[in-house]
Amino acid sequence: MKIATWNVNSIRTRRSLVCDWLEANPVDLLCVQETKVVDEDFPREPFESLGRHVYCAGQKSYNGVALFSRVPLENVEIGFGALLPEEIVGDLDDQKRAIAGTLNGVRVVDLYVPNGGEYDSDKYRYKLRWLEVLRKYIEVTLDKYDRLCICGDFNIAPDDRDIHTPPGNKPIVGTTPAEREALQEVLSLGLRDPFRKFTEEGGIFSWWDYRGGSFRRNRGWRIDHHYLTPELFDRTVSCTIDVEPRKLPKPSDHTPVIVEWKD
DNA sequence: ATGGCGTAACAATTACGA
Repeated sequence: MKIATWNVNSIRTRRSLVCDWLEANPVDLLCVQETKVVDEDFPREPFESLGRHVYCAGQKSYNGVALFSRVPLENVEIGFGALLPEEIVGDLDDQKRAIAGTLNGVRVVDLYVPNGGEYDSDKYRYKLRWLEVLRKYIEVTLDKYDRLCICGDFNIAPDDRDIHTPPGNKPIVGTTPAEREALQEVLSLGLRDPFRKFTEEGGIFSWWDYRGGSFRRNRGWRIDHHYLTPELFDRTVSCTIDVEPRKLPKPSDHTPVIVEWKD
C-alpha cells in the first residue's frame, strides 16, 4: 500500500502537474490539500480518466482537501463534525480541512492544519484550538478503527531538524512549543512518524517558499507528514519525499511525500 | 522592519500562505 500527501496550492492551477505525477507514481491513494475550489468546480474528470475515484471537500478561494483513490473508498466523512458533537466542533468545519475514508481496512485521514498567521494572533489561537479538537477527533477515530494513517500539511516542523534555520528567541509560527506540544498530544494517542523510521537526518524538507530562491538554496521546512498506528508503522518499508515536482515550471510550493507498507 | 512569490477573487487591490 502506497499513500501520498501533497499540498497542491490550487488543484485547478496544478491539475496537469498532479495528473502527470499520478500517472508516473501510481500510488493507491493521493491525499491533497489547498485545493482552493468549491466541489461543483472541482476538476474530477482528468483524475477519473486516470482511473481514480475522487472525493473532495472544498470552499471558495481557501483551504480544501481531496482524495484520489484507485479503489472506491468506504465511509467517506468530511470535517470533525462527522464524529464530534457541535459543542466541541463549533465553527471549525466552516473551513474545509479534513476528509477521511477507508481502504483495505485502513482508515485514512487527510488534514490541512491551519497556518497560524502571526504568533499570538487570532489565527494562531485558531490553530491551537483546531489541534485540540483534532486530538479529540483522532481519539474517537481510534475507538472505531484499529489501523489508522493520518497525513497532510501539518504546518508544524516537529523539531529543529525539520526547518532550515532553527528558531532563535523570537517565536516562529510552526515551531513554537505550544504547537509542537499540541501535535505530540495527538501522536501520544498511538501514532508514529514513518519518515523518522528511516533517517535521523535534518535538512530534508517538503516545503520551500516561492520567494528568495528558497528551493535552490534548500531553505525549507518538513511540514507534510504521515502518522501511523504501530502495526502499520512496523510494516512500513519506505517514507520518501519526491522533490522532482518542485523543480518543474509552475510548481506547488510543497512536494509529495509517499509512505509504503507491506500488505 | 519589510518584501520577496504565487493563487483567488475581482477588476486594482487585498487576503492568505508558513
